[in-house]
Amino acid sequence: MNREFYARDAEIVAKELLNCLLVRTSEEGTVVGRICETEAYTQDDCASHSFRGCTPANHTMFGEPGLVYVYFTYGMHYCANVVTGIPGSGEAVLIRAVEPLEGLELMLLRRGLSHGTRLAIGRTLCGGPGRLCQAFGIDRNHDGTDLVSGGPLKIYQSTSIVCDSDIAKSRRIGVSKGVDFLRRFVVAGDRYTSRVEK
DNA sequence: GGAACGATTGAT
DNA sequence: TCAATCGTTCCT
Repeated sequence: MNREFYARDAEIVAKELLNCLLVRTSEEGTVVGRICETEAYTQDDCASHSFRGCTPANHTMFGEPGLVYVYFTYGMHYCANVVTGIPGSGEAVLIRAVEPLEGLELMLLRRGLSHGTRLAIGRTLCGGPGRLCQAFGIDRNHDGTDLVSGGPLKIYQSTSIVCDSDIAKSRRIGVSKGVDFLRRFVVAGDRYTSRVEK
């Protein structure tokens, strides 16, 4: 995916990221997942980290489109975003869930789940932004890394683009402000989303 | 310097 | 439904 793909409105990118492949390489191995749930955040949105301007913690969000913005929350979880829009616009797409495709052993190991746990291959492995980051070994060291110019994280175009009628929109999860915006996008009926859409 | 608060998760 | 857990932000 080139930089022009990311240099568009967060809502557009959030929808087009559905069914794209998220790939994480490391010395431990490679893990791949199919993105099935995203959320859009813009600077004029009171629920967005960028709403109150650029700070040391969120400055990646104001950088080049195609950068990875990783934040730490609730004292124990990381969440990964893709920066979108023109540089400085302060918008991003939160990647909330993927279908685990490759490197399941490594994901289970990183998540602290036993190998035999068949149940873990459902939404509990990568369904949710914190779980996804843990399974993919993503932390604050990845904040500011570039998806476009090479690095441990990459996103590849899906073979099957999700048509608009197959995208379900809903309220975003876990936000206390901007609750009425329909800026959460999931592949309709997908089994691997963080929860069933309302 | 201190307090309040999370774009969450897992256990009860 | 609720505790865990700590960096960031904002107020004094």
